[in-house]
Formats: sequence, structure tokens, C-alpha cells
Amino acid sequence: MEKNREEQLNEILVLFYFAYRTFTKEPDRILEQHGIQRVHHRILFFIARKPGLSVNELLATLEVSKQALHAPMRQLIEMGYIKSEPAEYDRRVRELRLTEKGEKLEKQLSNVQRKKMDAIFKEAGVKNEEVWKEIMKKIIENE
Amino acid sequence: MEKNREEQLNEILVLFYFAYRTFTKEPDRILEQHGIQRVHHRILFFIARKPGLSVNELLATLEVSKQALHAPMRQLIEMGYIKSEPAEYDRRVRELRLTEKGEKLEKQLSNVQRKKMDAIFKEAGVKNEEVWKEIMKKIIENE
DNA sequence: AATAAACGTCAATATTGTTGACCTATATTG
DNA sequence: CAATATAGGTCAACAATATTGACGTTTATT
Repeated sequence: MEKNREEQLNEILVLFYFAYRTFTKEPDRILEQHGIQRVHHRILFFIARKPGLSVNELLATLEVSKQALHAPMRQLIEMGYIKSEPAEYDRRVRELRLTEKGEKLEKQLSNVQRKKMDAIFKEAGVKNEEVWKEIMKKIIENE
Repeated sequence: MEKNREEQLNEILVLFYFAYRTFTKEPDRILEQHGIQRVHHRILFFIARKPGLSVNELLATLEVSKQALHAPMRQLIEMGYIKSEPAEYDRRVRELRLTEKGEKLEKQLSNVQRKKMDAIFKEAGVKNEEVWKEIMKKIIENE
């Protein structure tokens, strides 16, 4: 690879690293005030995106072991943020949902990120929003 | 916030999460073969970007404690990937540099990411590369 | 000479993740 | 129906990774 191009790509890697770190910083700060961590946010986030999703689906989404999910999930249940109820179609399956309290916290956490992205894309324009999204999709694609 | 807009923003958050995770997956796999972790990659990466940077600079860049950096850094030194030598201008300061072996490993790890981004941007075009970068910069900016 | 800075290191502690093993409840299948 | 599979919960052992606190050495600065 050409030297100059390599340096351009290095800048891109640096940007990706710092952007992601900055992006999670403010939610992390809020989470800390509640005595919980980033995993908890992820759990809340994905339940919010698909109310009623099963434990197995959540495991697959987060790519962690059942045992790793267990502790934070139990905490969230005990703290009254999420509820877990047997599915009607199969009573072995537990459907996960946010409580009102959980919805409130999830909103508080994710709104920081949504607002930030909204402001940036409002300035950048719809077309550039689409560009950014397409690039992120391509990164995910050929996993 | 309008409901539809909120859903668009949710997709953006999802993309960010999965893109970053995918992005680090392949280097993580290589690291594992060497019996080291993502921190080690970060250390190698930032030393490669600025040969001769000091321990303090590295600490500030990675935002970890001196003690947290210590173990992985010592490992890298013992494994012969990096060297740490007193700076001429101030012999208290240690200047960190990659050895040849370290350069090779750093290239192996980061090339996965550089090549991926290069391929994507080759397809997307220079203008869209600039768009993506500008957006990532804005995310970092108002930290 | 006193103080400060850069770095190294040990210790105690907390957190978070992994794998393995095993249990219950419920579905599915031969 | 009996055997088996699936979804989920939980305990235990272990590894890793981070934090804070404390303290030592070397070298600069004041």
C-alpha cells in the first residue's frame, strides 16, 4: 500500500477508535450514577428495540454467554427495570420487556446518543446521513 | 422527538454498535493466537503512530491508569514487540518504540482494518470518505 | 538541598467474562 | 407415553483487567 494512503487509513482507524469511545462516554457516566455498567445499557437498548425478545435472542445479539448475561439481567430485574415473563406460544421461552422505570432509564441513556447523532446529521444533511449509514453497514456486512 | 426520526436514530445507534464490534473482531482473533488482548493492539497501534512517545502520553491517549497499562506493556517488552528507552532530552522519560517484530505484528493487526476501510472507501469514493471522517470528527469534538 | 516529575511495582479489591456442570420446566418426537 | 431436546437459571472455578493506594528509584527543577 502506498505510504500516504496508509497514513490516511491510520487517521481513519484513530477516528473510529476515539469516536466510539466518546460516543459511549456520557451514557457510561449516567450508568455509573445508577451503579450499573455498559452491558446493562446494551440489554435495555435491545429490549427496547424489540420488546418481548427472548433470552436466547438477546444472547445471540450481544454475543455473550448465558452466564455472562445472567448477572446483569438479574440485577435489572431486581432493580425493576425489566420484566421477564413466559411466552404464550412456548412457556419455556421468557419474553423480556422494559418496565416503565426501565423505559425511562433507557431513554435517558440512549437519548444522549440519539440527540448527538441527530444534531450532527441535521448539520450534515440527509444525504450524508445516508452515506455514513451505508459505510457502517458495509463494515458490518462482510464480517 | 418525532417517532419516526427516533427510529431512524435507533438504527444509527445499532449500526455504530455492530460496526465497531465487527471492526475489532478480526484483530481480536489474531491477538488471541498470540495470547494477548485488545489493549496490546492499542499500545502497538499508538506507538506505531508516534514512535518515541512517552509512557505518560500513552496513558493519556488510552485513558487508563499507570497500573493498568503496566502489565500489558511489560508483556509486550518481554515478548520483544516494543522497547522502552530513556529520552535524551530528559532521562526520566521513557520513549517507546516498536521493534521489528513489533512492527510486523502491528502491521498484521491493523492491516486487517486498513484494508477493510480501504476497500469500502474505494467503492464509496473519496468524497464519501471525507463525509464519514467529518462525521466521526464531530462525534469526538464536543466530548 | 528540597521538591517535583516520570516511571515501575506490589497489594488489595472489584468487575466481568469464560467454561463446565447440573437443575427445572416445557416441547417435541419416535 | 417415553425419550429426548430446548429454554432458561444458577453455582463454581478460574482468568483477565481495571481501580486505588502506597512506596521506591531516578532524574530535573527550583
